[in-house]
Amino acid sequence: MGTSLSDLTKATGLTKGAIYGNFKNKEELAVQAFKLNLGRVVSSLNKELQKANSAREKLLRLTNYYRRYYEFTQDFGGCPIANAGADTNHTNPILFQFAKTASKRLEEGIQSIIEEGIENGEFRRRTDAEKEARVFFSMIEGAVLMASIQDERKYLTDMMNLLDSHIEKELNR
Amino acid sequence: MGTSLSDLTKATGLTKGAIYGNFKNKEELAVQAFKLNLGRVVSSLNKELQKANSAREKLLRLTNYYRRYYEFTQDFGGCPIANAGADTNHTNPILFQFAKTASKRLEEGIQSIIEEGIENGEFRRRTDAEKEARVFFSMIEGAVLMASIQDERKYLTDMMNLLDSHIEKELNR
DNA sequence: TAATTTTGATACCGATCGGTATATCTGTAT
DNA sequence: ATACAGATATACCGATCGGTATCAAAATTA
Repeated sequence: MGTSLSDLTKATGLTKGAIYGNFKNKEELAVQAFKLNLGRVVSSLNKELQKANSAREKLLRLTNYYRRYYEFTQDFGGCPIANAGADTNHTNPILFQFAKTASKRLEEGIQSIIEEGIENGEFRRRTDAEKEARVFFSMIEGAVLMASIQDERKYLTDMMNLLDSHIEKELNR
Repeated sequence: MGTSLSDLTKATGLTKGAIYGNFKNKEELAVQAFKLNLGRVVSSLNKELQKANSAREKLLRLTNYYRRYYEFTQDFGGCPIANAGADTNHTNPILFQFAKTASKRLEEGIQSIIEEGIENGEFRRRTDAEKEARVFFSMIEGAVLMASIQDERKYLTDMMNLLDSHIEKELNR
């Protein structure tokens, strides 16, 4: 909503005709831009996670990924989920719904890793994977949000250090 | 930016004349609205903190405050800091600066409580108060953001439970 | 090469934007 | 009752909004 069509034509060098030949309207363009940026995040994250040989290593690679998240997302305007989630809560309901769903999916991805770790004996049996994933992801997004507000990377690095020690102390058995 | 003047006249019942008789322009109105909402949060939070007799109790009252934050802020449209912080990053620089400053001030408030706890022997001497406050506040804001995106209170309650146990385990000596 | 389809550029539309000048109203003090 | 002051309502401004119809230019196919 905060980006006008003249902003878009200036930034892209395209004309309105070119834009409306490829997108139904501005809202759909916003959704496609969101999907593009989200895809960049998710695919590069998955590439990292696939290198891991255990649930514990997956979580550590996850936190390590977010340590570099500040630089990574600066190229394309910050975290798509944090942006669309807070940014468009009442101004672009369709985009907000996509962000909400994507956010949930990432959280469920973390939950799956934790469940995998419980099943193969890496993590404690009594761990509440759902609750653990919920706070885990909230901590990540909180650090992402604060790093972008204060424009300081240490919000991310400090949080990831905390999460790492949380993995070793609270999850590992 | 996402709220037009006709939105404002509809919502308030006032006319443009009434609005521009009291505010210089829309941007200044947004800043005043932010300050009003932030003041509501800060004053009711301070009222809670003043009841405490120790640094530890202050932190526990802080987490308890945020347990009820979801209902509390729904009356006036969510957390002013999370909103203005993510919402207006590039659309309203003046408001964003206020949010950034307010956010820092809250974080420093937490830092002061931790430092107070270290000095009077409640918390461990080797605690890095600045770093501790940074992650503490990030965790709170992350839970606030996620609760608003997913529209579920448990992001707040689960995070506050975690913070409480963190206070007992990591800070208390 | 000719015909056809796809893509981009231009000009324009009505609607709405934030903002202002002016008139009208309301309350207070004299 | 009158005068004045502060606040609100009304009407209007130029600029910009998102979106579209039309036309030209490529690109593709035959």
